[in-house]
Amino acid sequence: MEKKVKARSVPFSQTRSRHASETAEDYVEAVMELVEEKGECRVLDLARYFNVSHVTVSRIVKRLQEEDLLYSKPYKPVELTAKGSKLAKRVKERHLIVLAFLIKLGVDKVNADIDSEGIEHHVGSKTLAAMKNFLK
Amino acid sequence: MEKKVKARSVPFSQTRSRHASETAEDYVEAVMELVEEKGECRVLDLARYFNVSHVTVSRIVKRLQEEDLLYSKPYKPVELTAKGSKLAKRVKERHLIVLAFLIKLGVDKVNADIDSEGIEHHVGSKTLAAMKNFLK
DNA sequence: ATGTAAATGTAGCAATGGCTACGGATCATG
DNA sequence: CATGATCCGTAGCCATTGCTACATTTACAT
Repeated sequence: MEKKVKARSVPFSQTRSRHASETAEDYVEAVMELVEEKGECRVLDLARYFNVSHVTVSRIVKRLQEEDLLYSKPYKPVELTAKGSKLAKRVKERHLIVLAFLIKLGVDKVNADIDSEGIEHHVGSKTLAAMKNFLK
Repeated sequence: MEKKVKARSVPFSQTRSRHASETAEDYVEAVMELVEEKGECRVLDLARYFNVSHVTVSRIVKRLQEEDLLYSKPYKPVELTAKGSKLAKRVKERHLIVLAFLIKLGVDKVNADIDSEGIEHHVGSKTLAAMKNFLK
């Protein structure tokens, strides 16, 4: 027999690093949103936003500081760095396009909200362009 | 000020358990595909398919056996249980719809392949219905 | 100014998914 | 039936993301 096994299209999609990037995207987007809404973003705001404990948030915030996406001093609000702000804007724009796309496709607002949050991380530039085009 | 922080739309989207479900979906789908292609599915087939080590595969296979999705005796091929087979069929159908949808949207085959694999896990029933409708 | 409540940090555990290294099982093939 | 190649399991490491319990800091009210 000896049929060769076809490898996946995304060989580098090692689950762990992929997930870490998604977390980074979610967090910078959330920080941007919370700063816009409340003027500042605290660890507990993020904890409530993601429905996780403050411990989980503070560990992730620490990691994202090492990646130069966030900035914060102990017991102080969390802020975006220039790099984080740039990423957040890209992520938010993509998120809004996916959301608008799903709604135009006929998905109700509630489900479009839910699904767009999961889908956004997997929309490449070509797919995003196709969605933008559909919106016109 | 005391503005309340709006929780996410999917409060239960605890990242870890969500990822575990995605892994289950990916694995049952892969097993079904490999059995169709080669007649049987070995641990190493899955390792090549996902580009991970056989160790990672065998640990995940063990977990999915405990969840009654897969079945296998040591050093023997991996098979789908009835439950796993049912899930695999659902997942594959959804995957094919998402793929066809992206292609009809104007995304090239290569990118549609890549993105559909990431997107499929986040397509709820309402979004899937909207995609099916678009395909008609 | 002091004390208490709320916010944040730290310690330490579990589950999941990566890995390498090593050893045991299985299977062709001579 | 022996033996080497291939397949698979186990041990044990790390990173990420959950958690509870406890310690510390900050901020506010009296």
